[in-house]
Amino acid sequence: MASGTLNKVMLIGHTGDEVKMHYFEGGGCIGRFPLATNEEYVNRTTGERVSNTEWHNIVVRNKAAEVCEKYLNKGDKVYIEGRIKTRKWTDDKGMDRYSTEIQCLDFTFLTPKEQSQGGGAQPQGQMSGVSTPAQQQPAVAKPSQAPDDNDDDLPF
Amino acid sequence: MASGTLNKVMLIGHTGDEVKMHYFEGGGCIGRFPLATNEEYVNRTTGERVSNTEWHNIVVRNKAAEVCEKYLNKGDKVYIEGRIKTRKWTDDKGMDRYSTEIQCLDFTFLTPKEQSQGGGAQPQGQMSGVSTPAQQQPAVAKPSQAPDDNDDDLPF
Amino acid sequence: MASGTLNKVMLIGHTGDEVKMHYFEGGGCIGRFPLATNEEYVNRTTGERVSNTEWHNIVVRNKAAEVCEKYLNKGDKVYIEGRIKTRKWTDDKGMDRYSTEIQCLDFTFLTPKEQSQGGGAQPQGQMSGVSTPAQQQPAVAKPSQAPDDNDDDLPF
Amino acid sequence: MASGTLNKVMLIGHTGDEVKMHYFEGGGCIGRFPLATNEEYVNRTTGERVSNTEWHNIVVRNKAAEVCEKYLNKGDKVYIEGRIKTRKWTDDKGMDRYSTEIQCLDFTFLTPKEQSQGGGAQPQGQMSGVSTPAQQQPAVAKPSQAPDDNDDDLPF
DNA sequence: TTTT
DNA sequence: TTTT
Repeated sequence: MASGTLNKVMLIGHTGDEVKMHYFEGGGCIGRFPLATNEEYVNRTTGERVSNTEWHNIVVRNKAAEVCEKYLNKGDKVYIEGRIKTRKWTDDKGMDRYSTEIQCLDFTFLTPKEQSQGGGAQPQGQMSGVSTPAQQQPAVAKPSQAPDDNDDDLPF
Repeated sequence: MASGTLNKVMLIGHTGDEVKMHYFEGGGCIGRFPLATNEEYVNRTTGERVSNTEWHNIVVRNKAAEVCEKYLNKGDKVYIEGRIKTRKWTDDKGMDRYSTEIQCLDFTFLTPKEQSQGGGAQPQGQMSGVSTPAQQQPAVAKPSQAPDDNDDDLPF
Repeated sequence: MASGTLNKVMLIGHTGDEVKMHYFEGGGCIGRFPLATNEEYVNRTTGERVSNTEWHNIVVRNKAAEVCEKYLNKGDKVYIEGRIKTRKWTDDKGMDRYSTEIQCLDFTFLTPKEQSQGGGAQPQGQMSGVSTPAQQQPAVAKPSQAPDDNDDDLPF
Repeated sequence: MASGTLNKVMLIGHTGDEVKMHYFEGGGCIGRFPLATNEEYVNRTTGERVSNTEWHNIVVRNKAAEVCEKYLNKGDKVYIEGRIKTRKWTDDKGMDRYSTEIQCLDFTFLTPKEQSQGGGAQPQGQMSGVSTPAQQQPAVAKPSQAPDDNDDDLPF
């Protein structure tokens, strides 16, 4: 009866602000930031060029949130994969209100770090060495999904 | 400067109601219907099974809307591809309100038509023949994206 | 320098055979099965209906492989998410050969279990109870990605 | 009976060569180019960093092919959406051979044009004006899917 | 090789 | 064959 469903979002856009962190008592945390996607098209009747910006509320958790806070700067281009979640809340008049956000489950930075307009948080001009932040910058999140060793030498 | 962005949603879920149509003066139309996706997981601390339903507002246009209205029945499983769009409106108190919907650009019916719980609109037990609705049921929308003839015999 | 890339495949199709398992000495395993996707279109010049089947070689690992072997039957419809991998091998004439497969990282069964044409492996008519295989049948793989408890009550 | 299937590929990678065009007698054309995606992970047993490159054969048609040829330069980053197609051919020994390619149905350039290492074909330092190639550079292909006018003012 |  |  309850065979599967899918709730997947894939975005490429530019961040509109820094990642805002919230820390929980239990040790967890979430980060939030806005992401802009753009569409451009020509109005068929008037012939004029129209440009639309869509803003998405991105929510990312725990370790991934910390990576985003550390390396994502305002204006950076990023690929976000996640799911849609609409949360219901009550405003100060007691009215039901809804807010839709994208729960980020995977991401990839698309702005080369030397171009990222990082402030203090951004690693820039750091010393060399295996473990410098520059080399630690994750191109792809969710490393736990990385293949294991016997990836390439399967005899089948 | 304005290199590309992406705004893509892919859903597999069950429709929660019939498709509601709206017709415009110019000849266009849109259809709307709710789509449910489910997630189930075990709460790590309490160990209890949690089941969550997410409702998505699907909007589909013109020809595709008419196909959905004709063949999609309440409860059917369907694959929806589209983009996220949040529309702003003003409520009767003059407050800004936001409503997020999925603009459907492609879809695929996943419920075999003999299982679809169609009412009058659903083709069921109809006579045979090349052009019966049952055989017309489109498995995939957006036929304009179908490959053209020289698809398979490329000498390269 | 090494900013991110993406290699993602999403398929909905029917399995063409049972899952074939291979077990490794270290305790790991992989399962393999063919998956068919279809496209239909009308040849614009001749007007005839063309139907094409594409076969994909699905490879799934470890725990997920065992779940597929247990619950996926020939002919079942399934959603597969993964990445493309082309493996190079040498045939008995010493020629380089290439074989492309889909490494499955997530999946969702789309055939309701009561319709699955399972043989001995398929749970059918089993006794009731919280832990019967029927209820254990996973609608969605990769449970580790499930949200944790504080999912819905974020005060932000 | 023939309810739907899905065959979708989404890639972000770097082009490994220029777009090679082939023109047909009927007026159509296709372009081909290799696209590299990378995965990096740490081998759990040895602890060493492993870097893998996957090469994809991209095939794009007609108008979209011409746009790619004109604006895509070797090394550019691009988002590609399409479907998997494995073509069968016979080698000079009469053996069956298979070649898998990605039929591109949509794309988005991710390298800002001022950074693209274009040769003669790349518009660089051109004069201003509404119709200069720089402004014509399409960030997103498949403009036919663009929304029409009554996109934002739906009274529903 | 094969699914619907 | 090749990209970063």
